Amino acid sequence: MELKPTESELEILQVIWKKGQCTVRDVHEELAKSKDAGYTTTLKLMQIMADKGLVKRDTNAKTHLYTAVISREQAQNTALDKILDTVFKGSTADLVIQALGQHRASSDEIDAIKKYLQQFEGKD
Amino acid sequence: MELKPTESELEILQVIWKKGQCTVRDVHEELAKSKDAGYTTTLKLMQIMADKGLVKRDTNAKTHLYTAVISREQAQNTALDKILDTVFKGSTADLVIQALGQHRASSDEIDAIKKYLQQFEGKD
DNA sequence: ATCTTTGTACGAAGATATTCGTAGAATAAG
DNA sequence: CTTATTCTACGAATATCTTCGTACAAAGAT
Repeated sequence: MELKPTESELEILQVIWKKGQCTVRDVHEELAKSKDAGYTTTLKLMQIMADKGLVKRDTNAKTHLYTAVISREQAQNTALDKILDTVFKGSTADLVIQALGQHRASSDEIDAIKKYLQQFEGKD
Repeated sequence: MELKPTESELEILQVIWKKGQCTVRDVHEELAKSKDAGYTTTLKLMQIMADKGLVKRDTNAKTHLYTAVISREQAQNTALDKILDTVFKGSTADLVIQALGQHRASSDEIDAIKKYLQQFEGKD
């Protein structure tokens, strides 16, 4: 089972993750804010995603309802695996440091990360 | 200037980043270890990359020499930006924590990260 | 000098992703 | 009932990425 969403599929998943169960129109109108694509384009993509198993579709009513099958976390891990492999030589530390260095995390974020790291205290 | 390498282009860049200046044959033989594609496929891709400005090509000798124009760091940041935007809702902290949680860093890596974080001490 | 190897150039096929038009069913409005 | 709106289905045109075959020039080997 291949679970790697394409670029456009990811845009759609973002909307579904954010809003939960969605109709095609829900997704399309959200996308329309930043992009302009035809309604049937979104429809087609969502149908393809249903075929691929990226989303589940409830076809009971006339207007179908879509929900995400793969979670944001899964997509995050897939994405991380990919870039670890392709640009970070597999080094999680490099990735983390690059992420922190380049994308200035807020103090709160830094704190959260420090806190998280404490669970590794005394393991070395 | 669009600097987002495709999947295959990244495989090639990985070799060039690792080895430095490369001929098509250098790259091809490295790729051949894990993959099997024809020599001319690699050639064509590298020619395209030269057109796009991803690599620079020295055509003085019969056998051309290629060097990376975009650095691994640039590619890392491009990749991070992209996944931050598409799956991490822009949250660097989420990304870091997910990366650490899922991809078990070694003690050395954890130490490196802690050390890195110390530079933010006293900023809050 | 001829044959073989090694290289680049390039067109085009194949694969995959994206976009949209049109058709027709179901519902809502007049 | 008739017309307009809203929806799904689906084929097909585009676009982009990947792969490879063929042509031909340069260099090396016999």
